[in-house]
This record gives sequence, structure tokens and C-alpha cells, in this order.
Amino acid sequence: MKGEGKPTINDVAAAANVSKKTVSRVINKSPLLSDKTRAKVEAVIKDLGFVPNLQARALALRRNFIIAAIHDNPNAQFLVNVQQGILEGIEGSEFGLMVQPFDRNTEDFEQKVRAFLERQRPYGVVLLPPISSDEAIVDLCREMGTRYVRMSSIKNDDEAHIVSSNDRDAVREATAYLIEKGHTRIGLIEGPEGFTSPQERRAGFEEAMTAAGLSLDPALVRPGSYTFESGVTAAQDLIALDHPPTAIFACNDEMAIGAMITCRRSGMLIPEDISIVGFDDTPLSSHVWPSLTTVRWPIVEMARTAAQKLIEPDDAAAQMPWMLPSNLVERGSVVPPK
Amino acid sequence: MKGEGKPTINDVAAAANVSKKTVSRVINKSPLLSDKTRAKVEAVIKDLGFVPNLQARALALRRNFIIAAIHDNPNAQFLVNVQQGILEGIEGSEFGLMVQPFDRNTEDFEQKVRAFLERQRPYGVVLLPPISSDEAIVDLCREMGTRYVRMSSIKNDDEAHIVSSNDRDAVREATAYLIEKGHTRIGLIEGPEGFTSPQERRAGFEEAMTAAGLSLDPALVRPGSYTFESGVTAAQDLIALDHPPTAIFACNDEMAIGAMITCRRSGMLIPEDISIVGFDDTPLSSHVWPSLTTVRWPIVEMARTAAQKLIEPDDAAAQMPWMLPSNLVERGSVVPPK
DNA sequence: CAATTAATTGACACCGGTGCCATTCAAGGT
DNA sequence: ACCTTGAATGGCACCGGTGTCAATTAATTG
Repeated sequence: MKGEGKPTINDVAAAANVSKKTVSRVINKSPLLSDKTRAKVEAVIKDLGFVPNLQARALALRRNFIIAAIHDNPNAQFLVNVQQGILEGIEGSEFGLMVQPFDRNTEDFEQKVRAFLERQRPYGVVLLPPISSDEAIVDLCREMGTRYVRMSSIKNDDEAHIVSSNDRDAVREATAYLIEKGHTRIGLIEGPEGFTSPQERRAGFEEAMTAAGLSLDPALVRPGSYTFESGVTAAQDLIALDHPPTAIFACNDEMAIGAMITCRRSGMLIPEDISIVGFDDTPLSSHVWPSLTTVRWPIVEMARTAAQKLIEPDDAAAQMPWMLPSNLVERGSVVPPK
Repeated sequence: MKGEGKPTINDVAAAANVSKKTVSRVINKSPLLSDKTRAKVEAVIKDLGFVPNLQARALALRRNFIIAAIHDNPNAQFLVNVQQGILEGIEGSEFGLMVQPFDRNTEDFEQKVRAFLERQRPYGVVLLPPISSDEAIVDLCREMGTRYVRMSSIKNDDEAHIVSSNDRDAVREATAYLIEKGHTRIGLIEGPEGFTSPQERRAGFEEAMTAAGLSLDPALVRPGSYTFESGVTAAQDLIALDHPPTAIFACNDEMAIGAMITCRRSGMLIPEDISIVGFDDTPLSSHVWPSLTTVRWPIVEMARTAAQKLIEPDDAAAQMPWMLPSNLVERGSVVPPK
């Protein structure tokens, strides 16, 4: 250790009077090392405060210690939950989390992703919805040999490369719950087109209705885009109908709250006049009044699992769960119809 | 290029029939290169699809291409805005953004931060509030030679290392606005203790009151913690007073909305019965009804500037703006008192 | 006790770039 | 034509680790 700068493996080797390769073995917890030597080297490492240089290891191992979360502008709460989950998943490892958003609407979207992967060469990437169902991007990962795990609402890859939740089942359950309460005219506020998650949620809704022998009145199905405003608009349409619904299922909480506020603004009482169910279980859903009955989406757990799969070998990843349960959270926004 | 794997600088050198050092010069846009050679090498680079290996550059240059955002669990919208700003700031560069939260309440908080910096050795870190005013962490950065920029609400460092906003001025302005409308009994919902931003906001409030010759009734000052619930609690206290305020300034939007909902739930009309002003200009503030008059906090711009300062040399960074204006956004939650 | 085998450890090239200094080459001066 | 000078390029060590394989040492066996 020549006076200043961080100590390197050479400094440790010199101080412990062993070869750098031996120090390397200690760092990597190699089993073929005598306990005596290991102890000696570990003492020196601790003494010198040596921390292995990740850049050098990255170069030598031809892989770095970066997990990248690639997304396309989802909402803030979702994004932060995913980040939290990934960080939990890599906690204790040497990995760091890099985040990189992309705009799927730009012409050179795919080029941008490619450039990012070529430049940073992350060890693995977590593909967030809706990018996770973009096969072109997944192909890109495969082509470049970048490990990836998709967070998706359907099983569109093998067990090692996907983490999903059973949204369809959960929505079916939630809708059945409304039906069980006595609702027969149930409005549906859909999510944006071209995404898989709203498709699944809608499918679950339809399945429950069909199973209960209820017809799906097209007038009760309104488009939405997962935004507060779209929830407002959809709700305005629904309550303006000649035979308005007695309950609304919105494909996410933000729209559900938009609907809730809209209904109240037009003089309705919630849940007495109209029941509302959302999806996501965002923090806001327990803040509003009445608190929103919704479906909890295990997004943090999903992200944690995705990250763990990335840093485990493929065969171990395939053994880990690939589907995590979404489930109904009963709060105060649902009662039987009048 | 031996058949497979990504092409390296050696492959380019061989194909262009120059030394690898010359290729290196091309990559680094060195001026002492003949145009002919440069053109030739660039053609080969493009042809081979060569992308320099950042890990190798990092090792050789003894610096990597990572900007880290270090934070302590702020709210999701804030965090995402900061990330967006930083990403805008590093757009076009080779840098990537790594995020790492820490819990300041744990015993080994400082150790954790140190371990992270020693392990990943980011080129620079953006310190988000409230960590940005933790001198121990800043000292850590200095000691380790890690570049840093603080995002803070006060100027607690030199121009090259800080980006702030004039929150105090903005709150003074906002409060003066309420006073100008005719309010004299104005409630204040404070932010969490130990943070600088709520201190500044409170200071601005007091300055405006004092300047208008209004006394600061302690009963009208309620604690808060930037959460929705704390806004609810504080508002309940305020409206239960014998002489309740005719207006409330909440130190952030979330509490303001908590207060808004609480007032309405107890039968008051907003803004007729009570005016409310928040701070942050979160998306929600324009969604609620009536839309919330608030102070826009230029957080994205601040983060962008912070990132730009990090990747510029110190002297250039010192020339960049270090204070960005916060300003009042008049919406619908303020009218003169009855 | 020598021979064989297993357990440790070391030497050295290499990962893919950059820094420093030497070398080559073309242009300008006399 | 010869020397000087500056521009352009190359050679080689080095950044801080790891992989491969050889060398050394310790343990086991006949």
C-alpha cells in the first residue's frame, strides 16, 4: 500500500505475504484454502480496509454487478415499489440497481434499449410492464446474452424468466364478490389498450359475470387509461346511463378513485348508492373515504423474486415461484345494492 | 474479431490496420489525429458495431460511469421526479443512474452508505433530502473523493456542490398572497422535525406574517410529518379551535389534501369556509376538487441540474445555477374569508 | 522410508481499455 | 540537401482483479 489511495489486492498480498491469487481465493470464498491462510489474509483485509474493486472484477469476469430495471414510464408508486422489491432482492449481494426508462412511442425505441444494453452491459435486467411483453426487447436480451426476467401478468416465458401474479383469478374473485353482494349491473372501467394487464383484468371480470350467468352489457364497459382523469370520464358516462350500474370495477385504483370522486360530486353516496372496487392496493386506496375495496397486487414481492431469479443460476431460478397471488382486500367501498 | 463475442478495441485496430492506441484516440475524440485516420477507424467501428467496454474504461481511468442517487425513503412522486431529472441531466452521456435507498434510523446507517460507496464507487452521487443535509454523509463523500451534489432547501455548500430552490421566498409569497386576500388567522401545518425543508417553509411563513404585522398564534401552528394522515390530524385540531383559522398553509400537498378532505368531511365548504394552500405541486393537487393552490417546487429541474453539475468539471459546475425558483401556482382553493 | 496422492499455493497471461513516452513522418527553414 | 520542428502514430506497461496450470507442501499408503 503505497501511502494513499484505496488498498488493492496487491497491497493485501504483500502485507499478508501470500500471492494475489491467494487473496483472490479468500475474497471468493474458495473452499480449497487452508484455514490458517484464510484467517491470516482476512485479518489483513480487515486491517487495511480492503474492498475489492468491482470494475476490475467486472473486467476479469466479463460481467458486471449491475441489475437494470427497464421501464416505460409507469406510475410513480408502481415504479418505487418495483425498485424497493428489486433492492430487497439484491440486498446483501454486491449488485447495484440501475434504472432506465424508455419511451416506447419514439421511433428509435428499440435502438435506444440496444444502445443502453451495449453500453452498460448490465448483468441482468428486470423488464417491467408494459415493456415485459414486448417480444422485440426480449429477443434483444436473448441476442445479447443479457439475463432477463419479465414482470408480466401472463405466463409468456419459461419459469426462469418470468414473475407474474394471477390477476385474472383475483379479478374474477373480486367480481364474484360484488355479485355475491347482490350486484348484477356492474360497470367496468378498462385499462389502456395494448397492455396485457388490463386484458387479464377484463378477462377475469368477464369470466365471473359469465359464471354467474350475467350478461355483459356493452354500455357498462367504458375505456380507461389507468389515469385519474380517465376514471372521472368513465364514471360520468356510467352514471349518466338510463340504467346506471350499482357497482363499478375499475382496473386500477387511480381510476377507481377518480370514479369515486365523480360519483360523489354528482350527489351519490358511496358505498350506499354505488359500490366501487379498484385494483393495485395503492397507499391512496386506504386514505380515501370510504376506504377503497381493492385487489392487492404483490408488486414488491414480484420485483424481489425477479431480482433473486436474476442473480441466481438459471436452474435455481426455474425452481423459484413464478406466480404470486393477488387477492381481494375488503375495505369500505362495497355494500349490497339498494 | 475471432468469430463471436463483442468486438473489442483490438478487433477494430486489426481491421483498420492501426494500433489500438489510435482507436482509443478516436473513441475519445482526441484532437491530435489526422482526419483520414479518424474517418477510416470510424468506418470500421461502425462496420463492426464496436462499442467500447465501459468496465475496461472504468478500470483504466479509475472512475466508472455511474451516477448514484442516494436517498432515505422520500415519497414516490418525489423520488420518481428526481430520477427523471437526473436521467435528463445525464442523457446523451455514457452515464447510468443507480439508485440506493438507506434508512437513516438504523444504527449502521453511515456504515451502509460507506459500504455502498466503497463497493460501487460511483463517479458521483446526488444526495437527496433529507440525507443532503447530513454532514456526516457529505464528509464521507469528501473523504472518499466521491463527487457529490446536494439537493437541499438551504445553501449549505458551495455553488459547485449544491442545487436548491428558494422555498422560503416562495412560502413567504404564498403566505403574503393569503394575507392579501384578507386572511389574518392562518393555520400552519408543519413538516417533520430535523429536516431543513420544513424549517425553511416555516421560516417563510413567519416572515410573511411578521412583515404584515400579524402575530403568530401558537395554537394555529400544528405539527405534521408530510403524510396524508398527519394532515388529517392537524386539520382536525385546527377546526376544533374556538377561533379556527380561515386559511391553512400546509407544508406539503399531501397534508394539504388531508386537511382538505378533513374539513369537508366535517361539513365545511372549500374554499368558501376555509382556504388551503399546499406545497410541491404534485399531480394530485390538480386532480382534487377544488384544485389546490400550491407552490410549485422545481424538483425535476433541480435534479437535472444536479446531475449536470456532477458530470461537468468543478469549475464549470460552479458556474451553473445553484438556485431554481419555486413559485406560487394559483388554483381554486383560495378565496377571501367570509 | 520412499512413493503416491491430495491439498495448498504461486506464476503468469489475460480481460479491454488508457497513460506515457518513443518513434515515424511530413513540412518548414536555411 | 540537411537539420529542425511539430504532428501523427505506435509500443508497452499498467489499471486490479481472475483463470489455468504448474509447483510446492502435506497426508496417506505399501
